[in-house]
Amino acid sequence: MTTATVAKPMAARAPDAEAKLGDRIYQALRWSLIVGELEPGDTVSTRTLAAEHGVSVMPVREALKRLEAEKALTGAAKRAYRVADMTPARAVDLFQIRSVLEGAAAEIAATRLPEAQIERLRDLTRQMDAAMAREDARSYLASNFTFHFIIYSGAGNPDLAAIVEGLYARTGPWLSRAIRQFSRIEDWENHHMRIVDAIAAHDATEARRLMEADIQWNTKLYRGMI
Amino acid sequence: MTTATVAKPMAARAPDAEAKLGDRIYQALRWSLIVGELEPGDTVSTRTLAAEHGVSVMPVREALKRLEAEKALTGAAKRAYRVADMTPARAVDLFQIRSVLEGAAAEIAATRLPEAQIERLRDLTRQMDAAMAREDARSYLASNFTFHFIIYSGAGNPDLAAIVEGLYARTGPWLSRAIRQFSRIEDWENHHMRIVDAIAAHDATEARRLMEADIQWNTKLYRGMI
DNA sequence: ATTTGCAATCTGATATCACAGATGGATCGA
DNA sequence: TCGATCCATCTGTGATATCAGATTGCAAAT
Repeated sequence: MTTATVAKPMAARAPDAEAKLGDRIYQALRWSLIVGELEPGDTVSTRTLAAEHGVSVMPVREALKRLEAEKALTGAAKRAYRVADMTPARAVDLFQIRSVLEGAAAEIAATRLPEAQIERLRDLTRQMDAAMAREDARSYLASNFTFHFIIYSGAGNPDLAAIVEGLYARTGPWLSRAIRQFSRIEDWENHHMRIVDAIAAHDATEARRLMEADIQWNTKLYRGMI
Repeated sequence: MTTATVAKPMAARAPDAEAKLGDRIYQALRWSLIVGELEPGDTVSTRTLAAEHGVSVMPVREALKRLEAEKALTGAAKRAYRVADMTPARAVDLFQIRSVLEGAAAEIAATRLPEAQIERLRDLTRQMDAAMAREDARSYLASNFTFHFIIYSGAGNPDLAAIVEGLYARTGPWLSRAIRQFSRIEDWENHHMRIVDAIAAHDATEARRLMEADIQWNTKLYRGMI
């Protein structure tokens, strides 16, 4: 439960240098959430972040307000923002939404994802296996995020992609904690290769089914750590 | 293409007087968008709104920034915010998302919506018929919104509800214009009563199918007005 | 040693100000 | 009469100041 010294922009997703200050800070913070550099309950202070980024509190305030609106952070009056925690019920709700949305996206992506992207999916699956073996949560989450990103972006619906991405900022911190607490590696399953196979075979129905199952499986992980 | 003099809070959805200033203004603005009081292209100025609400520009900025993040408004540097317009492709994307999300919600709601709520749905269906006959777009949209609100809220997934509600703020302005330009009333269809019947019969599968069809029908409306 | 209380510090919320760029209308020229 | 140009005005962006409440750590008292 530390006060966050938030991430320099990651190479993997460097914030657009052209963007306005508020957007840059928003992107940097969100990425920290997605890959689990911040844990539920961590405090995030406007002034501290402003000093770290060398700007005034205004752009930081914008970024925090936006993340609060997305429920990735919780802000009480005159108290520091905190990384949102989740109740079991809330987690189930989120995974249900992701299941529906990413399931639909996978169904479409299966009919149109370019071969090069499919090959990237295979790579990422292997990287996830490796990260899992090392118990490297951050690396696993980053690869997992990119894997899903390729698929829900491949559906060609940018609005859907934006919504799903917002959900990852909420589940990231919790998944990070969950993975760290989860020592029984044998309970982990990697459904991802089967998803790739279905997409490569252009089997839209099966791709949807497997994607829904993969996301719902997170719910089981959640129950395991309560 | 007028500069907006934005709505006083509506009785139907009075912003919470307890809430912080920024949230109050956000809620008021979003309701204006949902019911189509603002049309695509209308400009929304920070200082003008601040004066109308009797506050400084700060809370208004928050509200506008948030609506921009939700893509209900578009903001270019040093130019007034505008109510976002939609390309046909974008409209199809949005209706696809709503279709998936509200379809899933209807499936759940059909198994658990209380009798009192079902009766309210019947009322609202009749009100929509009446509004349509009067060609009263704003009233129609308000009733339509409330109808869908009851169902997607009835699924008991508040996060899903919040996402869907954000989408209404984007389709509202465009639907308002579409309805006004749409004189051939005979092209309008009211699928809503059939949805109510399916829910009342606890036929989850059929409720989902009808809900998806109802939302997809909006796409047809869109094509009609291009 | 433990608890209570107080004060310095940190928090977000709002208002106000400064700035640079975009806009739009009026005026001047042909 | 039409068109170009320039200046007053409006725009969001960002920085700073102030305030009231929350937090926290230290000190004093039992």
